[in-house]
Amino acid sequence: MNTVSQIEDFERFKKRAALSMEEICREIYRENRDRIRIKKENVAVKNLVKIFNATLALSARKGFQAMSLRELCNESGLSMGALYAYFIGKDMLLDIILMQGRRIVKKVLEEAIALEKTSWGKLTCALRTHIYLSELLQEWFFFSFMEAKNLSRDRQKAAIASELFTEKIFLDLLEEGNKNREYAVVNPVLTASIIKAMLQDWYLKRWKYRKRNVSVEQYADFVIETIRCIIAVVKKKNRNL
Amino acid sequence: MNTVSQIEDFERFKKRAALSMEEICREIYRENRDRIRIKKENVAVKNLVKIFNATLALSARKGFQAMSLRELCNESGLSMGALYAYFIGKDMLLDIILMQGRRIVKKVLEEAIALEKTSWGKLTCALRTHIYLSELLQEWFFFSFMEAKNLSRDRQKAAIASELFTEKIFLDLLEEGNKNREYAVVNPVLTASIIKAMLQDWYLKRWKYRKRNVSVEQYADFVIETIRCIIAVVKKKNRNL
DNA sequence: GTCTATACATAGATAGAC
DNA sequence: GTCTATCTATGTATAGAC
Repeated sequence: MNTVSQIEDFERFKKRAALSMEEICREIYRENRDRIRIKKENVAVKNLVKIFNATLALSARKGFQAMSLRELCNESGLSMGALYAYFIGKDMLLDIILMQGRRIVKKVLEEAIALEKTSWGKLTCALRTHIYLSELLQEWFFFSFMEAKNLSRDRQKAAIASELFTEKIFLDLLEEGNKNREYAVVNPVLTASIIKAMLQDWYLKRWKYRKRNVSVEQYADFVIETIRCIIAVVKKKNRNL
Repeated sequence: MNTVSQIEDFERFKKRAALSMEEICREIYRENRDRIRIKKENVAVKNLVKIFNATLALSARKGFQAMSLRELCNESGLSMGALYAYFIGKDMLLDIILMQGRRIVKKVLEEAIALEKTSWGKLTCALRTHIYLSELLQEWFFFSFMEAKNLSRDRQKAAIASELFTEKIFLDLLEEGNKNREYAVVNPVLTASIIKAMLQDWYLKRWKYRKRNVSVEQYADFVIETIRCIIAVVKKKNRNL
């Protein structure tokens, strides 16, 4: 199992990913041109950056629902009237943030895995990429998790689909590796579940790891090593799980 | 490592714990007698059950902040005026729910561990007890996690202290077992963190496990087996984590 | 103890001046 | 494109009848 190709530090990942807030907002603008009243792209992008940063910051503190649009005005520096030129309602703002995030996760993960040959290589790559990405977009990941339950039925379905999508990536890799005999996972479904749990802990408890000076590389290393233990060792133990 | 004493199924735990909503509300009433206007204990307890059930249900769907007191009236069957005889404001309602939950977790965990002799026994017991308890009080655990960020500074500190308290229990048990040479955990701090992450997954994603027919006993077994792999095996591998 | 009716503040959203 | 002023709905909270 050669994993050397995977070991990339966070800074390199950051440069390679090129996911600045401006890039993201430009993409959002182009995707939603019909619903946004502003016509000059550069003006729109500049203000969208302000709006999304302010929204993520306020929501992290008190939740999206509890954030009033007046607070959003103060934090973003725009007026009420201006805000409504960028979205037709609070719902649309929520919607855009969630959708764009999902698009990014899907794209980045799939591209990363495609470069790998072995199942173990793909698995470690997926783990590390997910953790680095959630570090880069920590506020969005946190937001996305916390607001998922407050959605309308349609959007809730989309959120659940997204949760299951990433989990499925890990499940598939576990089963693929089982077939290859690269490793032997006794219970791939539950293993994929706790993999997700470990990945989520990084962005849900960011404050904790910051306080303890745990770097993102350390956390990724630890998770990968933990998974290695589980998928390499369980096969020798009882099989009735 | 004899773990036989720990293997208790959920139904037995449930009976032993005797944590009916009524019991909990009675305790809440007694703790807050000075702040609750109702003087007849039985009347108060009966309505507190309605209020808390309604609050947990509505909050699970849309969040505590987004839940209006009018909705709470409908769901609980009480009127606005009546509600305000039980708490002096929405904040107090939030406060009571969080505090009472913490008290229960602390008490149940500590009592369970006290019965065990070995570190591994205590550890598996703590894991199983936590998972069973979070199954029994799933709505409260979910609520508590989701609302933690929406609190005033003081309450936020209390929430963080509570999060770290349970984590500390696991950390202490890991280090105790290291000293005893019952096992060897390379990185107890990070190990305790991901233990918490796995425990939280059970009540944060209850819908997922329900859909897949994973029982609470199965999940507890899986988590314990996973931890066994990590703490028994890591010691043979690289130590630079 | 519980209800209905109501006060008062703040929310989201829009109109129209600039 | 952006601002200020304002509309209407809804929120929390209270008063007073029963």
